[in-house]
Amino acid sequence: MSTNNHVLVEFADTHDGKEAEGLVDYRLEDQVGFLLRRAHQRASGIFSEHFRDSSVSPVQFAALVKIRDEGRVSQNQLGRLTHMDPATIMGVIKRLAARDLIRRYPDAGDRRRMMLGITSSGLKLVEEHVEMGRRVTEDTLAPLDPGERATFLELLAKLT
Amino acid sequence: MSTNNHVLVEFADTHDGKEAEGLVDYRLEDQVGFLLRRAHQRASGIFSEHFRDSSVSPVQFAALVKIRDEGRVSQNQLGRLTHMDPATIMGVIKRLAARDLIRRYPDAGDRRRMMLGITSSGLKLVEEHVEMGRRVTEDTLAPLDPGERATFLELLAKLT
DNA sequence: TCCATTTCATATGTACACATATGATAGTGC
DNA sequence: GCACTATCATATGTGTACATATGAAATGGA
Repeated sequence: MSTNNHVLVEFADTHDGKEAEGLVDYRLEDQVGFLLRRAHQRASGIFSEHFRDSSVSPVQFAALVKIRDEGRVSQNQLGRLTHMDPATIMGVIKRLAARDLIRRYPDAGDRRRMMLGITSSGLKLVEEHVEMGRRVTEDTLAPLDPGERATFLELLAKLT
Repeated sequence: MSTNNHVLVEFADTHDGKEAEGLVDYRLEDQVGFLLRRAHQRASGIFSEHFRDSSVSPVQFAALVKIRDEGRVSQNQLGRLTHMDPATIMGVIKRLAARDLIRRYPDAGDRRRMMLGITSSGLKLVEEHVEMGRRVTEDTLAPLDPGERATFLELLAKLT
């Protein structure tokens, strides 16, 4: 009867058979990946609102902060610190260097390496926006009360 | 003395002055956005490991599941359901249609609209992978114990 | 020392994510 | 019925994110 008559119907009947098979209940909204993607989208949106004047992206700011904290690092090192693969960090570095927020120079001891250093304007940008960075976190966590925020950050850190 | 001698030094001294200014303590690892990005990367990685055979991405699977659940939807509708903007859903739709997992057809009542329907092979893919989808969520949440998982999902849902 | 392995930067291609712009169409207020 | 506005799909450009491949250089072990 209704045994998947693919030839005659143009589209699969999306509801036929599901109940018969015991309706595999799979709600998109219950999947962590989906929720993480949404939450990350939201966090990125809040970030770019707050950083509109500086026009740096979340990962660009992350890279700048890490270079500031660590001093001079190689590209791959920075990639590991900020969790970006070599191909990704390449692009980030290139754009930051193009804006003269960082500079690249060859490593003395290892001729494969490109070392990175923050420029004074890069350092200025970081120092002027660190407070804003904290506010991004605050605003992103605003839907949670203080206790929930701590719990959430703790659990989230376990999932990285 | 060491008051930001930009002209003479090639790079800004990343540690000078920080303590003097009271060291604005901004740890990248404490920022929600950074943690969410990391967690999402990890979840995506787990997803693609589990879905290696089907070669669908997380958002492609999300789109397929939603079309299955909702029946026929327009592109923009689907975008809203899966939280993708029109430009993004365009590409996702195009790739799914190219693999004949969904089909597109003009809407009778609204000539601007493109309606979407899942094909029998798309439906087959969803039904054969729903269990795997659940396992992705399980494995992603594995570092948390059952109580923590429920708490985490509840809080995460508040941040979307 | 020599060779195999690893690491580093780089290049290319695919796929999200979003800003912005466009043209066609629909809906609305008047 | 008509202008105004909104919505729909589409196009383009920039920026992550990652797989894969490459060549140069460093490193490790026999």
